[in-house]
Amino acid sequence: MPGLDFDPIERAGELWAEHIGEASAMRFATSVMRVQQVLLSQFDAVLKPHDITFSRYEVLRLLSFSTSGKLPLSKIGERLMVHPTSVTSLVDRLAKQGFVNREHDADDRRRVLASLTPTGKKVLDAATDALTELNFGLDALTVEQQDEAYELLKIIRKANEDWGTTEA
Amino acid sequence: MPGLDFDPIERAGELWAEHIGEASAMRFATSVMRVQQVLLSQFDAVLKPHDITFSRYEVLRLLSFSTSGKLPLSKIGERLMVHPTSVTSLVDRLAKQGFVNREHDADDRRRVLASLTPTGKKVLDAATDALTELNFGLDALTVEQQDEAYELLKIIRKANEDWGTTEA
DNA sequence: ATCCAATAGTAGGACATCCAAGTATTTTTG
DNA sequence: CAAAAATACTTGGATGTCCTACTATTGGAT
Repeated sequence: MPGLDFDPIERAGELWAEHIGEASAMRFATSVMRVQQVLLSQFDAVLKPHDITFSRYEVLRLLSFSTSGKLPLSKIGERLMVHPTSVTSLVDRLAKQGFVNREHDADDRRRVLASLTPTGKKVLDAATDALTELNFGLDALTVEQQDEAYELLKIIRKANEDWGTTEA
Repeated sequence: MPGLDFDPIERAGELWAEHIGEASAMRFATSVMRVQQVLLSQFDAVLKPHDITFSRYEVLRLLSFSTSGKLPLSKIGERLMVHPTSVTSLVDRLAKQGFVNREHDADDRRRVLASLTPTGKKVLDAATDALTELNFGLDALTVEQQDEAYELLKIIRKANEDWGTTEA
């Protein structure tokens, strides 16, 4: 039987420690990857009845939070930390679904502004309810633990520029 | 100017708190997504000269940790928490690159066993050195913070079955 | 004023991921 | 023992992501 007789994640940490001495970084990085997989999988499953993925949900959510109701695609990509081509793809799909409108910015005709349609707003609200009911799959953690983990992750995000872009 | 005048991530948390009361879960989930994006982006950049992605690196690493040196594809998918079709795709690419061998299991001809080639082992070691030098992009966190975050994330993974599969 | 650089978005291609469906093999069951 | 169920993997299709151009528009520099 070629089955594994150990936990490879823990074991990997040990091997790293023996050979390199960077067990904690490796363990942590691997954990982030796995938790992201778990969460994203849950989110997409919950959102599937609403015909959106978590990526597209994030676009809708971002639009709903903007004061003017409209955002240029570049801002969306900046906020969600995704490539400009990904934003084009996401907004295209959302537009085809009738969840967002696309219009050229009169002040800068290079720009394309996306905004929620009434239908998109309804989908967003329903999707948000679904995610809230799921509690984002985080019942295993207390609110205090969630906040604690959030603060730790925030340090990494800060160290990687995912933060101070509020000026633009 | 359609620019944002607030931090949408923090602001999102506030709105959630006002309307729903689940700010911590939403904030945490969003943070996990962003940190994963940041880390994965760094990893792939560092691994690019070695002609592998982080996904393929994880396959190589897993194989190197197995006692027999061989793992059926199903075990790989189970450990890395990816779909069987993803494993097929990854191992196919690694095989084309000459980094892994594929062979049918004599005991159970449904199974396909993957194992590292000498070349694959070299690539794995070089890639590991590169990731170690990067310190997994986690210089912003102390070792204690990394361990602390790891323990919190572990709770989520445990609650989602990414753990007790050691029996198989 | 006019060329040139920077910016915004899009098109095409590669990779990874999932799902649904299909094949092959093994195990279970009646 | 034969049919049904379970398991292991692959194929084809859809999404999302990134990268490398490429177009259009704007802003700066001489």
